[in-house]
Amino acid sequence: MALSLSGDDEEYDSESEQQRAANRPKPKVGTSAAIKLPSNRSSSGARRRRTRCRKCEACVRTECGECHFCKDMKKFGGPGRMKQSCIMRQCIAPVLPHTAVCVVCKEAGKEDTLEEEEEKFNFMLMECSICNEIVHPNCLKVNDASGVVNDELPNCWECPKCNHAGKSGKVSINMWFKYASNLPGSLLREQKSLKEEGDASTAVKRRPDREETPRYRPEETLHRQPPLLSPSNLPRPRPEDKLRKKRKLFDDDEEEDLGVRKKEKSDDPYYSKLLHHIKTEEEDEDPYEEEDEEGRVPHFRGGVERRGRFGDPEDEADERDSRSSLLNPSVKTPFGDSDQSLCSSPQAGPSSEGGSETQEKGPRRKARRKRRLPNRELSRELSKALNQEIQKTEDCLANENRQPLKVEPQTENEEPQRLFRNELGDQRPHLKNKEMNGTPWELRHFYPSQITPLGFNRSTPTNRPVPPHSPPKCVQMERHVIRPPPISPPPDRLPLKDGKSHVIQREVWMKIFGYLTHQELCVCMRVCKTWNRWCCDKRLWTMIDLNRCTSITPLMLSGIIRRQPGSLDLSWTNISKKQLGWLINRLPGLRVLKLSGCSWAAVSALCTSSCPLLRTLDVQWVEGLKDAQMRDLLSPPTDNRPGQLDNRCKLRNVEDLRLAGLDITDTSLRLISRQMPSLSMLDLSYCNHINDQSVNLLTAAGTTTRDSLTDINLSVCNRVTDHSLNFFKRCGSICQIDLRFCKQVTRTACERFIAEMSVSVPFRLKEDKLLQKAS
DNA sequence: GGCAACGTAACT
DNA sequence: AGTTACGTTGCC
Repeated sequence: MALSLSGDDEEYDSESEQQRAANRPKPKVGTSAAIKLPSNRSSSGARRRRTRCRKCEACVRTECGECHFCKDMKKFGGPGRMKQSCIMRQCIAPVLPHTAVCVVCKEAGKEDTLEEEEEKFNFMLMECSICNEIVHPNCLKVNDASGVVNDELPNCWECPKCNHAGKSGKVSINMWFKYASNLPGSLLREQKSLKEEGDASTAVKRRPDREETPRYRPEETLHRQPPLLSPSNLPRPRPEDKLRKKRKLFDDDEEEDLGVRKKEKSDDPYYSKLLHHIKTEEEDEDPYEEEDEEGRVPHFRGGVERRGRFGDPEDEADERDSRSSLLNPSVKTPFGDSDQSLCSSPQAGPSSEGGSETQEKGPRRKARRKRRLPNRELSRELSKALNQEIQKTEDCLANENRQPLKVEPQTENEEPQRLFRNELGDQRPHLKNKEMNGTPWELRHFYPSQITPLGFNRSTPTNRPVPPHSPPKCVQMERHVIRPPPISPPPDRLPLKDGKSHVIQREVWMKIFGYLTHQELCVCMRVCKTWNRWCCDKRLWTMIDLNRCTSITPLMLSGIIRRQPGSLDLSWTNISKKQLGWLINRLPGLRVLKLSGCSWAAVSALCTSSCPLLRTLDVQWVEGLKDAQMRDLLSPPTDNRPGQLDNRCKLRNVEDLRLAGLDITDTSLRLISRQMPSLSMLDLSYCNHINDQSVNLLTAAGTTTRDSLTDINLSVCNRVTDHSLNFFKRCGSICQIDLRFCKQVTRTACERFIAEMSVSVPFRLKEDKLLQKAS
């Protein structure tokens, strides 16, 4: 029952030339040619089509009915031409078809008949990702069967022949991108980016100023800090080297990355000591695990190895975690770990029914596992995330305005991005020489200390990272699924080597973890599967800060989704519209979103999404965000599907809006005053078009802002004069008025305001022209 | 490089 | 026989 190997591949070529219809792809060269290659072809065979595992969360889901591919389906009223599966149903672990047989013995996989793990491996079908041959490892007559098992894809390896021949598996790797690597958070990309980031340790050295901030940092406190910028906070240009690190996110050249990674893997004596006796859940030690083929020690975990279905899932995550932390200490999120989905999902299965975990241990002895494609990690994480996330998202979106997965292609919004794409060293030449909001670019970036009123919940303007050439493949992402979390809850106690459980309960650990920084958490995530899961608890990640993270990768996105933060800081990143839209739709509980310094092209994703719970929106210094864009932001969701009748302002629940540095005028303020009834804190600093009339609008009778505003920042608004203070007297709830560095506001006027208000509300001058309610 | 389209493998 | 959807193609 061999795969239908019609053997007509040769015919195809000739035939295809003749039969090709105009504007149509060659009829048969593609898959069929590939698939129909005789299976006895000794090498360079065609890769076999894989099929659904039917077990993974994606496979068992129903079609979303909303994605691009669903809409194409006849059942959803489409033409049915695309013939693609629902993007929410992209199989996590596609398996070899049942018809697949060993190229040598012509028999199917026989692992089910065996007990012994190693034997299972020897008798299961393995498809070489390079030559595409499918064999039973046992049927190979190679003594040193040093095939390299691909942990991410069931029944996939680099066969000993290819491995010995030193062939590159890249082509094959790319081929199954579709299965795993395109998933948000793909390690392939991450590695790439890491590579491009350069050596992590170097990066750390390069950026000593990026101190990690303590976790559980009360975000609100932070952004409410007084507007004093320490010298270290002064905006500064990024180091040239960083600027060069625009990533090509999706290159597949990961080998070197691995090399880098391996070098980076530090043997942290502290942690290994601390953890040396902690047993991982699933497995025993594997001496082979300790070294990769180059004899390098994979990472510090030493004996603390575990393996999931396709091997040790955590470690790569961890590596990534540590890496991302190392690379960007300010990033308190590992994101690396994030994707545990591919194979770790309890059900997501390696192909041949039962191959799963067993597949691992056996193979490993014979075929050393080399972490060529750590996507498995991603997948596993995704798997975890999916259940919760999708469910939540869907539940939430069901009640709100649900967006189709596919974000509409950018149109006019693309333009700004393109502008960024033309340079290496200087990311935004157009900005350099251009004024933004009337403030010279230089001024925005190099504030003389005397006139640096910034602060007060303001992200320091800095060079905006260059968006990736083409925004990271969110479209591709759409084809992939954030996989659901495993069904089994995390264990309550840590399993130890001796079979017992650690005395400390999970919740106690959680409290301890609560004292760790995100960076430290990432280290902990390397310890074992249990810790990995525990450390991903969203309570530990209520705020994820990617501020100034040069490149937002799919891996990060999946990591974010997995953690479901309430607060997300993407300021001064190169996040794209698609990425942001994708994120927002999957973070239904998001309360704080910081996008300062991002491009409008990206921020415009908010126009098509609904963030019902969003309380804080920071869009300061968003280039291109003017009145027209504000209108788009504040108008009802552009979701015209049936049932989407909510025509309320998308940001209606926002209480804290940060618009510093924008070229907005009264037009926007009028909208704000009407559409944002909950607005309490408004940052309009550095808005040079704001004037007394603007304040008048905000505080006019009949507006909601009049009563809701408690805190307004008008610092460095040079058109605001003393007169504005009179308007503020109408505000019933006002507690703080920041008029610092407003040239036309006098201290005398402030004192007069205090005097006049003293009857009802005592105010004081906290600083020059910074009025604060006294009590 | 992204995407629509399609042949046909794989499955029901 | 009918349906689903993988993997490839060529156009843009």
